[in-house]
Amino acid sequence: MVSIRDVAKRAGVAISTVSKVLNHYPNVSAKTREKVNAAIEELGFVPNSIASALSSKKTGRLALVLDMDKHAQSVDEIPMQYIIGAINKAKELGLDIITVFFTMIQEMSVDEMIRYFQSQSIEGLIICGLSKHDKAIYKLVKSGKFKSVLIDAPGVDANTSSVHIDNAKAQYEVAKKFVLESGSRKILYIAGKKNGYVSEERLKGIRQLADELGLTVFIRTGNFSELEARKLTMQYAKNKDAIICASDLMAIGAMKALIDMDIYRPVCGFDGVSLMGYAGKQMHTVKQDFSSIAAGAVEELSRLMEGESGREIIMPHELIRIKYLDVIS
Amino acid sequence: MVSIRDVAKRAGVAISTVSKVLNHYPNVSAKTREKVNAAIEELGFVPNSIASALSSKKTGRLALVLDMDKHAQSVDEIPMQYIIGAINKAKELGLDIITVFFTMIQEMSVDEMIRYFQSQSIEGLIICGLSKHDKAIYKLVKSGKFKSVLIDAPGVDANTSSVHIDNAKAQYEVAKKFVLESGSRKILYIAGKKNGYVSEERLKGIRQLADELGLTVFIRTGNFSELEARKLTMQYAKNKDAIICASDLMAIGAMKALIDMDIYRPVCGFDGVSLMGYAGKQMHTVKQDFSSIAAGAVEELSRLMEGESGREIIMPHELIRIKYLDVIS
DNA sequence: TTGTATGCGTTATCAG
DNA sequence: CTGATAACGCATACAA
Repeated sequence: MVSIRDVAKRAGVAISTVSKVLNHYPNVSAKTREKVNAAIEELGFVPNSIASALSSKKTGRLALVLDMDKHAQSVDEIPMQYIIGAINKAKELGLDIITVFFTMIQEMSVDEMIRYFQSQSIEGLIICGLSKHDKAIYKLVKSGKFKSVLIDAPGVDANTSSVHIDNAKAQYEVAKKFVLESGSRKILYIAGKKNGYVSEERLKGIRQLADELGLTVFIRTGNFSELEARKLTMQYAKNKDAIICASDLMAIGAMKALIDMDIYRPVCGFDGVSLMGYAGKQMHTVKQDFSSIAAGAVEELSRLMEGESGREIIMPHELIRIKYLDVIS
Repeated sequence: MVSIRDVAKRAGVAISTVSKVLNHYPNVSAKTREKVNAAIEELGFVPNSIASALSSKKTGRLALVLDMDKHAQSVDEIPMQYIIGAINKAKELGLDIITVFFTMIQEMSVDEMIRYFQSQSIEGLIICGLSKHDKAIYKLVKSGKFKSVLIDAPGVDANTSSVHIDNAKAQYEVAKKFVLESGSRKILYIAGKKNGYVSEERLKGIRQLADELGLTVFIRTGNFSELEARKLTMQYAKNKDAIICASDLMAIGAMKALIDMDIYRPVCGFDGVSLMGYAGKQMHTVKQDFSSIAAGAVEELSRLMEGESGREIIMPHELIRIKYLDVIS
């Protein structure tokens, strides 16, 4: 393997000079810079990131920590978009991403988690879908051992940022449009998880709308489960005008249930996943750009790693309707 | 950061001794081993994988290279399962995985790819869905610069293995069951890609069956695109008894088209993705365990990295039918 | 069985 | 602006 040393010899300069041009230091004359670059080219030199990391103590390695909800196996689209967005942005910024699933660290104590990430030489964490119940992971974040960005969870501090859409507003908006369009008054609202951050925000949105329009809203918790939403629909939909769900997956469960019950009620979802195109009816929903959200999280993390302090970032959302032919073309 | 040096001092032994117990060398007395482990415990020492990698020249880093087919955006399930299987197995074996998408390297020359992976200190590649057209990537593999495992592509040599199901046999089996059960004689077969390895294997299977049962099989290429399958179905399905597709996604496209055409024909798929549950009708298909396949690929790669030579590994498959209620529960 | 010493390929400090 | 040289934390050949 050709090293910086060989390049130095070839270019007739010192090792440290090569290092300087490699890292774009300003104090190198144009002439030596050229010589060095020529030598690099001729020798096909590739810098060794491992050695660089050891010496500089900057690994540039991030962990993308994903909660693969067992209830949502059909919507791999969301974690996949997170992965795509994060990886592409990381490449752009010269960072590395390793993907980690909650299941891999769930059984660990906080110390074990810290050790695990330290042994991986990880500098920063992007955590998707953290809930209040994941106490160990929260402690990990709060330990301050790593810079962190939380997607869809609160918790800003000196080295923690939070990235998410305005869930309350989005739920309010989509529900309002949906309700006015369908003229519904008695709503079945299937919420996400009890104590879940996004779930509670969305609940706020729906409550605000109910107050404003004087709607009757009957609330049940669906745990983001399609099956649960199906059951709740079968149980409660009959004497309601419409169903609003805190996720697309639950909306699909509700819609399929209605079809099986052979009654019609309009259904409203949340997330904008393409699976909605397969549900049989076109539905209103909120579109989140998960890929951009993850990209934003990576950028924010790199900001934190440069010493800036944590903050909250609100990403945009969009109101859409999804139909089959849009999804497949 | 506490280092091996601190541990050595604390335990009253030499650095090399600590290194030996860390790497489970046999020639360390039980007593010193204990002393060292105690010191490690007390100090909360975490080995620095970067330093270890630099010194040993073994990084234990693998790249999982995925082809995210634009035609198949609804089936993130397949790449996701690859990712999950690979990451979990890698963790088990103490290896790291970074995920790379074809789009990130597609524009590169072979040299650039080599440099890219070298700069990432990557020792081995797992490549999913390589086709004959990806010439640069094939050359990369053939360069022998990295140990590689190809999923769903041929190309075994000294440092390349291949992992896949028996596509010809699987297509033959599922089609046979499907045809006999439905009593079909005139089949529309929607194939995958021209020159695609798995596509051609599956084609072999269907041809063998056609010969054996004396079926009339009308073959068209669908490029694994749901939309394309939809079009082909609308164009050719009317005077056929049944439709067999080289992928579930195309099967769904065909089924939805039939529904819109308001005619019924049985449809057979391939892959066993849960999206099949949303297609409206229960279909026959081949179930591949993508997660196990990826896990097998990681294991095989670690074998290659230990100096063993490449080979072909055939993974099992299963014939199943998928219905909605199975998918959501 | 244990310890010593050298090197892995960089970065960074400091002197020139 | 350039060059020596000491870290970085660990592995390993070799000596004891």
